[in-house]
Amino acid sequence: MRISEAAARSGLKVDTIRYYEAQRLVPNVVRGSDGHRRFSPENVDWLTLLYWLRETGMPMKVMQRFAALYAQGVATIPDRKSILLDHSRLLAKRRDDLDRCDEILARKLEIYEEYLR
Amino acid sequence: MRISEAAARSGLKVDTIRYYEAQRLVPNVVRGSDGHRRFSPENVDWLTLLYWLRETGMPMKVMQRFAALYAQGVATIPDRKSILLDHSRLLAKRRDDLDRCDEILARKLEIYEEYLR
DNA sequence: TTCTTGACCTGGAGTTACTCGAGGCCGGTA
DNA sequence: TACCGGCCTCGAGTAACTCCAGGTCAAGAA
Repeated sequence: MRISEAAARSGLKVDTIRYYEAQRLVPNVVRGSDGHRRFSPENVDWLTLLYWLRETGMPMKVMQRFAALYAQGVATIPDRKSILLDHSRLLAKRRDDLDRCDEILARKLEIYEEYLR
Repeated sequence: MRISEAAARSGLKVDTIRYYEAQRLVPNVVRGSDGHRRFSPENVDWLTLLYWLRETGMPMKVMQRFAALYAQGVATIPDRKSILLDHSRLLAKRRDDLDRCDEILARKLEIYEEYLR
């Protein structure tokens, strides 16, 4: 499929996909005879994963390492696993941050209510 | 107190505090006779709030508007309240994103396990 | 057939929110 | 008196996009 459809399916923007490819985050993107990119379903799954990793705060450098491992095949699965486990710990930390911020907002809003009475 | 202590208490870095002040995000910062910034406890509370808002994804522009309202006193509390309520909805969205990403990681890790068997 | 439209291409500039480095002042200590 | 650490400003650098200019090409309208 074409880049616009890959964007619609993965959640990434067209520009971001091109940027990611330039950063070597997306292996195996082929071109049609017109020079346009063609994305396989596997490409799109990969882009979708990148979308969620980035959306939840994985830095580019880590994604680059992750992509390089992915490009090397199944032998790198243990390394990839440890990257994802690390990220999963980051998610837990983010959730704590959200909770902490929620508390602070709740306190702040309550103080506002007092002023509004 | 001095900027380093304000940084330690708020969670922001020294550089970030200076940057925020330059962006008019921090009203009423006074200077001592040495030209150095002095932060009141109220300043630090404000910085702490900024820290959490930013950490959880509030854009600078919104923080600027929020700070401008804060500088104008209690009459702006309804507007400030609505900014915080909006942000609280953003937090909910982020939490959903984390959950979604968690699911995706879990699936991915399970597939890895199959390869490792 | 010619013209327009729309999706795609590349390369490069612009944006956001910091982050760091250079160079300088000042009060306290060895 | 010489050095040190903490503060200052200004300006450049960074991460991760995001947008724009200028160009190609295929398909449909006039």
